[in-house]
Amino acid sequence: MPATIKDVARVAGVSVATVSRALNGADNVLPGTKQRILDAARELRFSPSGAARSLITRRTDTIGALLPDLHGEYFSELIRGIDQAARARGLHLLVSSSHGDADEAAAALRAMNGRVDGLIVMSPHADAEFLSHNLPGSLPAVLLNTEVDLPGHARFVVDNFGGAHLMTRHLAGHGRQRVAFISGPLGNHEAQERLRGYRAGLGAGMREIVFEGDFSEESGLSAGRRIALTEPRPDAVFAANDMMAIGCLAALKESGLRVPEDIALGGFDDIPIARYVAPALTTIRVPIAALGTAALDALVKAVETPATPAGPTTVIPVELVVRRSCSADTPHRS
Amino acid sequence: MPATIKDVARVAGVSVATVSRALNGADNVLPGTKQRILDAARELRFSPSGAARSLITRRTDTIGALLPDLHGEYFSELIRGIDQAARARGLHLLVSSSHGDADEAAAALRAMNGRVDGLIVMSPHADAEFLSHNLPGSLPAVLLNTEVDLPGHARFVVDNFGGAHLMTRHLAGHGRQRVAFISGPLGNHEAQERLRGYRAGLGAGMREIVFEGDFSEESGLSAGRRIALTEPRPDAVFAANDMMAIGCLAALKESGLRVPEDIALGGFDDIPIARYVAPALTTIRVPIAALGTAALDALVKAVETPATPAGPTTVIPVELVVRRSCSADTPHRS
DNA sequence: TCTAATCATGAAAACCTTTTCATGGCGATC
DNA sequence: GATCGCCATGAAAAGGTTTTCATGATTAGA
Repeated sequence: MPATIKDVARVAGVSVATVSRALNGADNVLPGTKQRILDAARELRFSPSGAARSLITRRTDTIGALLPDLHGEYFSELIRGIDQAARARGLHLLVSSSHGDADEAAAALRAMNGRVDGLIVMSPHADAEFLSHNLPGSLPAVLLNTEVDLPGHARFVVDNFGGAHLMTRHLAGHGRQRVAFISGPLGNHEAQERLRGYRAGLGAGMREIVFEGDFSEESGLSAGRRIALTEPRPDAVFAANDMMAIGCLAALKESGLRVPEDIALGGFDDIPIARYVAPALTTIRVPIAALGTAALDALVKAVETPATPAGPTTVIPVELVVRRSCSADTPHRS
Repeated sequence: MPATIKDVARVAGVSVATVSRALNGADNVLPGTKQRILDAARELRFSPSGAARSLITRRTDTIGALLPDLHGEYFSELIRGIDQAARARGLHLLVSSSHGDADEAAAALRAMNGRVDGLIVMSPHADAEFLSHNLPGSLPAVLLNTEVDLPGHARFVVDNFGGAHLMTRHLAGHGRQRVAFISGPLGNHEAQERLRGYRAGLGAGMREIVFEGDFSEESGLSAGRRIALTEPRPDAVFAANDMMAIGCLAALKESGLRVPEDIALGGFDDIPIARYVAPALTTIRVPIAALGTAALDALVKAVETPATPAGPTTVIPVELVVRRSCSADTPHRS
C-alpha cells in the first residue's frame, strides 16, 4: 500500500534509477528533474523501504543489543550510554532482553541477522561455547562483562575485583573488624569477581562472612535480616550491588540497628538511587553509561573497518564513593 | 560472506524452495530430506537474512518506539512494560530517542519505514500537524500522552488532571493552607493538565502559588530554594513530577525546614526512587509499565487486524500513594 | 493393468531498492 | 564540419527470501 520508488518514478516521469539518484543526493541529475522528483516524493509521502534498501546496501544503520534485562537502574544507564553514542552517529538501536535460557538467547541472536550491522552482547548465557556457536560469524560484536575472551571481538569488563577490593579495604581500614559480604548469584562471573575482591581485601586475621544473594533487593533484605541475628554481629556489610545494599539497609533499620553507627554499609555500582537513600550509600562508582558509550564506539569502529584487530580487553576502572552509610565521620552531604 | 539459503540448498542437494519449506516447518517435505537440510543449515551456520525475509513477507516482527528519552526512571519503566509485552509475543523492539527538533523526529520516523510493523509514539513534537505529515500512512501507530486525537490511531493518556486534582485535594484536605505548585515545562501538554488539576483542586479561598520547572531534579531544587524564602511560606508543595519533588526536598532540608512537619511534599509518577527518599514521598502512582504494555497490546491488535477501528482514547487511571512526606500522622513505612 | 489423485520437489516470480553498464544527445575541440 | 568526450538518463542485474505454479512420481482405486 505505501508508495514505492516506482510510483515516484511514474509521477515524475523518469526512471527509478534517476529517482534513487535524486533522493540520495547524487550530483549528476539536472536541477529541474530533481525538483520534479522531490515534489513527487513528497506528494506521495514516499519513504524508502528499509528492508529493500539494506538488502542491497548490506547496511542497516542499526546496531543490536542483547541484554539480560532492560529494567532497573543499571540497564537504564547502560542503554542511555549506548543510545547516546548511537544517536550521535545516526544509528538505530534494536534491543533484545531477558532470555530465560540459552536457546532463547540463541534465537534472539539469530533473529538479529540481517537486521543489524553489529552486536553488543551482555548475557549470562554468553559463555565461550555459546558465543562461538551462535554469533553470526560475519557480524562484528562487542562483549560486555563476560569472562570469555573470544578472538576477534573487542571486550569491555568492569574492574569488579578491584572495586570490591577497594571497598573491603576501606571498611577494614576504618576499624571495622567483622565485614560481612552479600554476594551475587554464584554462577555469575561478575559476582565471582566481586567475591574474590572481597576476600582479597580482608585484613590479616579477619574471617570472611558470606551470605549468598542474587542481586535483587529482596535477597538483600533477607540477607540483612540474617546478618542482624548473627553472633557476633558483623560491624560492616558490603553488598555486591546497590540494590541488595538497599534491601539490607531496610532490614537493618527494621532490626533497630543504626547505620553507620552500629553497622557500616557499602554497595557496588553507584546507581542513581544510591545518593537518595537515608543514609546515602557508600558505594563503588561504575561509569555504566560510559561503558555503553565505549562499547558502541568500539563496535562502530569494528563495523567500519572490519580489518582492525579487536583491541585487547578494556578494563573499566571504578572509584570509591564515600557517603554517610559507611562512617559517621564523613560529611553529611555528598 | 554469511551463508545464504542457496548455499544450504547446494550442500543438501535440493532447491532453495525446499530449504525454505523445511526451515519454516512446512509439513510437506520428506523426513529424510528435511534432516539433510537441517544438517546442512547447522553446518553452514545459516540464519536467514531478516532484510530479505521481511522484504517478501511484509512483516518485520519488530515494533518501533519513538520516545523523547530513554534515560531516567520514567522511561525505564515504560520501556520495561513495552518490552515485556513484546517479548511475550516474540517481537523485537527498535527504539529511537531524544529528537532535538521536529525535523530530527521526522527523519527518525521515516527511517522506521520498512523496518517495523507498527509504531509507539510519544514525542513532544507529536502534534497533529506533525503526525499527519510524517506518520507513514500505512503503518499502524499508537499515540501516548499526546493531546492530539488522530483518527485511525489508538491513544493512551494518563489521567494527569485527575491525579493532580486528587493530590491537591489531599493536601488541602489535611489542613494545608498554602499549597504551592512546581509545574512542568509549560509547552508540554501533560504539564498543562497537571497544572489544571492543581488549580481545580485548590479549596475556596486558597490562592495558587506556581513556580515553573522543567521536570528535572535541578529545577525542583531551584524552585524549592525560592519556596523556602517565600513569605508567607507555603505549608505544602506539590511538584508536578517526582524528580522535581526530590530536588525540592533537598532544597527544603538545606533550608532547615522539616518535611512534613513544616512543609508537606507531594510528587507525581511514583517512580521507584520515591519509596527510598527520606521521608518517603507521597505521590500519584502512574502505572507506567502497564501503560507500555497496554500500548503494545493495542498496537499488535492494530497490526494483526488492520480493519479494526482504533478504539477511543483510553485514559489510564492513577492513584494516590500516601507516604511520610505529606503528613506526620501516617505510618512510617509504606 | 490403466487412470486418477496425491504429494514431494523444482523453476521462477515477486518484494523494493541501489548500482553498473549502456545509450544518446550535446558542447567543445581540431 | 566532423569527431571526441562528457553527462544525464534508462535498462537491467543483484541482493536473499517466500510462494505460486508446474511437473513428475508414487499410490490408490477400479
